[in-house]
Amino acid sequence: MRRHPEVSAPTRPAILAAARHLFAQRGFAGTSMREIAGAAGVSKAAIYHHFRDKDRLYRVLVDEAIRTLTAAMKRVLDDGAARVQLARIVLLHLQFASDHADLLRMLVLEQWRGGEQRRRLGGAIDRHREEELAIYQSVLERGIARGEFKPVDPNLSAQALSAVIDILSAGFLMAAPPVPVAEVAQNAMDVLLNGLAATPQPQAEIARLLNAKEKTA
Amino acid sequence: MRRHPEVSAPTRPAILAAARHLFAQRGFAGTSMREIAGAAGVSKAAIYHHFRDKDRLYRVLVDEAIRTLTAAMKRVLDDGAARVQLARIVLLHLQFASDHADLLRMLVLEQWRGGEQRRRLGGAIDRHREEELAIYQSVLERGIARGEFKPVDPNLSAQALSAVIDILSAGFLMAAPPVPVAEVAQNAMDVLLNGLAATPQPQAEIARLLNAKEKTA
DNA sequence: AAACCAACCGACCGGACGGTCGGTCAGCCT
DNA sequence: AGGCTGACCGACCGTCCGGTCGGTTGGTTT
Repeated sequence: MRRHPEVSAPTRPAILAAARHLFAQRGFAGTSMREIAGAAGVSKAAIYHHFRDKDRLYRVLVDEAIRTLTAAMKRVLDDGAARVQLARIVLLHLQFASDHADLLRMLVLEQWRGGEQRRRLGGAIDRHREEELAIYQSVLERGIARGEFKPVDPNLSAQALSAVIDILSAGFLMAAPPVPVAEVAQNAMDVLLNGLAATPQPQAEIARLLNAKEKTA
Repeated sequence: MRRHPEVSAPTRPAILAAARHLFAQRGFAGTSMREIAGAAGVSKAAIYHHFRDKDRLYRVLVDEAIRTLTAAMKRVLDDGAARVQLARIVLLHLQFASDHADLLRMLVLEQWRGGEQRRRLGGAIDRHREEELAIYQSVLERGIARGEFKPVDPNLSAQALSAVIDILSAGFLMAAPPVPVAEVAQNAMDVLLNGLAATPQPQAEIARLLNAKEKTA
């Protein structure tokens, strides 16, 4: 047993929780091992007893985030309508964001790091990203094949989709006045499925809009 | 004059350029003043001659990014159709992303920092964010008022909109195989305006989709 | 009871950090 | 000619970083 048998805080989980929060808040480089140790209520050496080094600790957390999220996502895919899959993905992400805000924030922060360091610790992120995009793409393709969705470009739309969901999820769910999940989901699905336009805009019209004035530089 | 009158690299701009790139690549905490000095080809003291401290240097760059972007955005608003405004905003952001990738990356990275440090250096970010959202919202409201857009929630949709545009812009425009701006813009506008669904999905149906299975935790 | 071990701590290390300081030197002003 | 100033450098400062090391302690094994 432990010297002080505090049932409430076994060391390893305490370290992970503190690190998760601090990494999410200040980023990898901005968080020191001392701070983590302090927040976890243990000595710095205790961290090194449980984790080889800072990179390893970080990677464990990133892996945790990835596993948790992808596991939930894969549970969504074996169903009929693509619209249902889409709705579930949106909901899942929003729920995930409010339940595991720190994990998601770490994931997004990590995505935005320079490629050089992104590869150094855990190229797992890139694999996860590809996996996620593949899922979106497959849902889109499925929807198109089943005639539920229009024949948009599945690749490009998957990226846009992941963008909406990522930021919808993490970005402003942790904003000062928290927005109710259901409301956000409803709105997002409405725009996603039905679009903004009151009347359908043909491709030619869209092209015309974009070419109207190109002098943006 | 300078001791070595190198016309090609006046010191201050060289410092700014180096810092811009490194901050965008490695983040604020992950970038050292020595690295910046090295990349700019000057001594560290030269940086402190031009900028009070690290925070100040960073803030100058963030302000530059904000000014550049918002100035361009405001040039877009005085026109008729909301669809045109929307198209221009999308295009503008995509162009901005490919022209000033580092600036945009800094902006996004900064947005994701913990509130504590976000306020410490340049609460300007939050003001910028609000400004940007206000612009989106006003475009949406205008479109709704003119009957171009359906009566979606302007507030929620503005946030989703900014998400798409942010990540569309920065996220994968700097990805390994660069996607052509025109193609991305066309796709994004199509989904935005017309939505994914092959046939219109009434609100009740969307609500049904979302409530179909809520066991996502 | 002796040996062992996981779990942890306090003290410490070399190096890198942000920042400062004294000095140098070219070009202007008088 | 001589003083002044903006621009810059090399050396340096105290601090904090990631990481190591030599204990100590309580529980388990033999």
